[in-house]
Amino acid sequence: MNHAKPSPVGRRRPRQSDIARAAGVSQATVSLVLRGTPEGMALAKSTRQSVLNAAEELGYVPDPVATRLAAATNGMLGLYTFSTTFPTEVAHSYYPILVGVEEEATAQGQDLILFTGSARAASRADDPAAVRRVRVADGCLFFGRHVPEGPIRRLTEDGFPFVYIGRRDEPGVPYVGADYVSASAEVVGRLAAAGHHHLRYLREHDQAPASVDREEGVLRGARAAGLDTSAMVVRTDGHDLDAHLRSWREEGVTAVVVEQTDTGAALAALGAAVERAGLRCPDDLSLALLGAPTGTRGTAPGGGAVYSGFDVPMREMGRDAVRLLLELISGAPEPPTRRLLPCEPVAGGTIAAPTATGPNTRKA
Amino acid sequence: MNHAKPSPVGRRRPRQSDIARAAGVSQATVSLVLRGTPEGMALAKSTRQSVLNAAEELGYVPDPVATRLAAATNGMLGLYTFSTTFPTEVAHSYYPILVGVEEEATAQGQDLILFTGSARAASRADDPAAVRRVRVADGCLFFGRHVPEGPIRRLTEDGFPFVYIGRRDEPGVPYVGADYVSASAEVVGRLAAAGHHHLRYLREHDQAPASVDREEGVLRGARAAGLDTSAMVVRTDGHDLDAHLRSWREEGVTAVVVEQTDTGAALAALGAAVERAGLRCPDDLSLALLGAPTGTRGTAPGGGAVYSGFDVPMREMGRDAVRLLLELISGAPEPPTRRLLPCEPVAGGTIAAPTATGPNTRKA
DNA sequence: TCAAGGACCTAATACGTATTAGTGAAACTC
DNA sequence: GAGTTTCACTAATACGTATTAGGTCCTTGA
Repeated sequence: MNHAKPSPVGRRRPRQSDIARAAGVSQATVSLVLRGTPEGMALAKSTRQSVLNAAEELGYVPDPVATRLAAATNGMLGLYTFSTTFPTEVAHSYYPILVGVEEEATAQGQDLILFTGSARAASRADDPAAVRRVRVADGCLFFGRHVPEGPIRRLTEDGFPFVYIGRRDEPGVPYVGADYVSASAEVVGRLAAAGHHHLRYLREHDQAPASVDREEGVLRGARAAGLDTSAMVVRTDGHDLDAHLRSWREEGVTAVVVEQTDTGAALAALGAAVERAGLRCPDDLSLALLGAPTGTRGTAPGGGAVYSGFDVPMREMGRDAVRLLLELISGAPEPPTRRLLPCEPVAGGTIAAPTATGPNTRKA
Repeated sequence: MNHAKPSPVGRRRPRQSDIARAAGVSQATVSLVLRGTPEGMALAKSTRQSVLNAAEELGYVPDPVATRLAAATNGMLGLYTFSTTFPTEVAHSYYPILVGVEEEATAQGQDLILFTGSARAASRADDPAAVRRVRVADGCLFFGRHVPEGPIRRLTEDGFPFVYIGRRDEPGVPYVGADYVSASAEVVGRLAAAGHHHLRYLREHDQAPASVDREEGVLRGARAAGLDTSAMVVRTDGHDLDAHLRSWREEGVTAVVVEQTDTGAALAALGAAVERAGLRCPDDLSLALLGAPTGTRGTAPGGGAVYSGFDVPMREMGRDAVRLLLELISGAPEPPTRRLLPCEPVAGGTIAAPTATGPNTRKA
């Protein structure tokens, strides 16, 4: 199809060679004028000027694709998610990340490539090509709970600049995450201070860092408050909550802590179960939510109360990730390249002192 | 920097020439096998197989940049706005467009380039390079109230596929817009049917198609209902509304129609003026809003009532625009390439029959 | 046996820019 | 005035893939 265009030269968009002809210099000179000369190389002012004039005259604009192929940069950052859906939906808890990334990219004059199509392809077949695609950009941001290690490792090996949004275990992978550990510990501390000594922590089955960190924080906070942590952590997919709730009540549990997931399913399931059990929150049971994105915090069952817990600064994570990525691209990252942002405690209305009625009074 | 890599061949990502060497064929053959042969060209099964094997072995993945440079497509669609801010903010009324575009792009396996950075650059200096940049993609979507004609015309001349989201006057420009004319006429008809015979239509000063169409619809609806349209249209920047409101009341105006703008400023200004004037809506004054994006409709001053009027199917416009763009890229657009989508009437709670109290009763 | 035709593949080139090695000329050095 | 610098620029090549115009060799048919 290339050769199908005999290119009526007047109608073609101008390239450097056109400028070169018009200014009576070589294409290389045009590139040097337009792109800037390397250290210590001189160009006559007159030459520079006539090239600039010709470029202006012809309405020249560099072709970003060619620019990129010739190993320069193209001012584009990629954004790739391993979730099946891209978080353009407002309801999606990852959405603030997108907002933050976009804000900072705009501020930095970078365009953004949303790898939505290839992400989808990758989810159907486990196609490494999909991830490899991000190389059109100068660098790429990744996020999502679950990450295929292979493609990422490959990018690392190739020296392709990227930043993960969320903490990662793999050594050497730059990331911007949230300090779930401290924040979770603080929440548990708050519960303990309110008088709760028997609590449960509800988490998902998988081993995503976001879950691991929250559990660690919960346990750390519990131990710091002198609580018994032996039966504290409960893994659930949300289907057995009614039974759980019943037994916890009998065991004297007065507070439940839940982790926020990207869909918010765990919390929703718990809320529903609490309502079914006819429990009032926080009167009969205190609840705490570990990490909703700022501003998307839901309200507790039965009342208009906002969930107590902490907020995750997703938007700021997005912004910071863009900054870090640009530093990596420019080759001089300001350390650290693995960053954890503090989370904002939220007082909310779902934590209260345990009441003296019902099984809650039982001590043991 | 290109030549700085003596390429320790093991560590470089494989290209077609590597496969060629491994399979004992030429690079061209590799391309033919991988990309598919043109009509009527044959390849030995054994050759094909060994190329495929080698490709698999080496973990080959085509370089999207080179692919694009070689004049093929790259599965990327651009999204460019002429607004100064990209509508990632939920509050932004254009936001649903972004959602729609993203949805459909994902569904069609296309990646999305948000030209946020270059858009910003363009707003600072009127840089044609910024728009030209969209050519990295196979095609591009544009939107925004105000459009520099030059760059767009240039793209048309170059035969670059693009679709405008919103109606355009320029002949030949493909677009997906909303049928503001019919929808606006319907709203005025509704007001007339409720007994309003003196109304005002508030619009902005500029001549964006979105405003022009609404005005045409308002006038058409008014004439169909036999209303006097002579003083109906009022252009305002929102600063003189208090005075306007007062005189309208004296003239017996019982209803005001406002157009929705991307920021919602006009509506907000009117709402504030109505409150300052101590008027109740719809008791003292009926209000109608022409075209908020679905689901973002605000509530009227003083009460929880939703504005009456119509909704703009922005999300669907986004989706349809992606479809149209893909048709254009494939070269066989299903006509028409200029499309208007119907708007959804919204009953709302800000239209009521004019009351018999106050100046409203005056007939003339 | 020779030409015609087909099957299968390769050489060459294009896409548009970036970069480096090098060239010719002028200016300077001693 | 031969050697050295400096200046100002160009030739050549690389980036990785797509495409087309042939080129070989092998069958066929007459």
